[in-house]
Amino acid sequence: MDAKDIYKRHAAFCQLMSNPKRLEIIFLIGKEAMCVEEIAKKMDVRVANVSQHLALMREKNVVSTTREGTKIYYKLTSPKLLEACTLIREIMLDQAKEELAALLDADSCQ
Amino acid sequence: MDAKDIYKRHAAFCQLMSNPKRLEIIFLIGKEAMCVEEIAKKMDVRVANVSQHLALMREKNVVSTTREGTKIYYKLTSPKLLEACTLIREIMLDQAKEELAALLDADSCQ
DNA sequence: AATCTATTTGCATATTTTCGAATATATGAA
DNA sequence: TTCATATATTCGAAAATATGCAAATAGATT
Repeated sequence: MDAKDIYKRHAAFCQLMSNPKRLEIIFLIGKEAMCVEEIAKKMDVRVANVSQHLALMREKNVVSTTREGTKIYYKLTSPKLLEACTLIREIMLDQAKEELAALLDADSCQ
Repeated sequence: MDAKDIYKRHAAFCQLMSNPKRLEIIFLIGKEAMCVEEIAKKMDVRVANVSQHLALMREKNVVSTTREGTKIYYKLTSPKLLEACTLIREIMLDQAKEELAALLDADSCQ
């Protein structure tokens, strides 16, 4: 294994999380499995598009499926993935909050 | 703020982490500030290229700089960012370990 | 001015994202 | 069984983004 392989692997995983729609999907199916149409409806995005994003995540073992009749339910393969996404989301929320506070501060100095 | 803005922001941050060179930079300057040339040398990558990656991270407030003479030192703006990267890295290492174990297991069954 | 360090520009290439249309797969009705 | 329907995936093409290089430029120091 090349010394830089771990960075490549890490990057490949982050690449999956680097799309707003995929993130929305991750948080949607993080708690309970959901079928493609349901995901598409909640997100207001075309089924084909959701399916394409799910295919990418399936390839990389980030989501797994179970079939029930004509429907295919997707869920995250590991709770750790949700944990990681949640941690980053919190950093983002904190950051947004700080920015807002900075704005308000600047405002009060006028 | 659009309800999906948080996903966009989250995705933009992950996008920064979705490149092996940028990740290597993040871990290099996570502990102590380092100048561009030094980073380039450690990574065995052209200075111009490192500078380009740093510019992206500067724009998004992921790194900050201090000048010392002709040198410009870069460091992460927040320890939380390193924390997040470290968490994901650990997930990646665990995963790699599991894959290796699975391979060895399969081997012993022959 | 000459040098060291870093950034930017202009370009070529590669990758990602999305779409509409076509295709596949399972179910239930006739 | 065969057909129609519901659900999901794949294909081919267009547009948008990302990446990396060499060369040019900028800024600080001696």
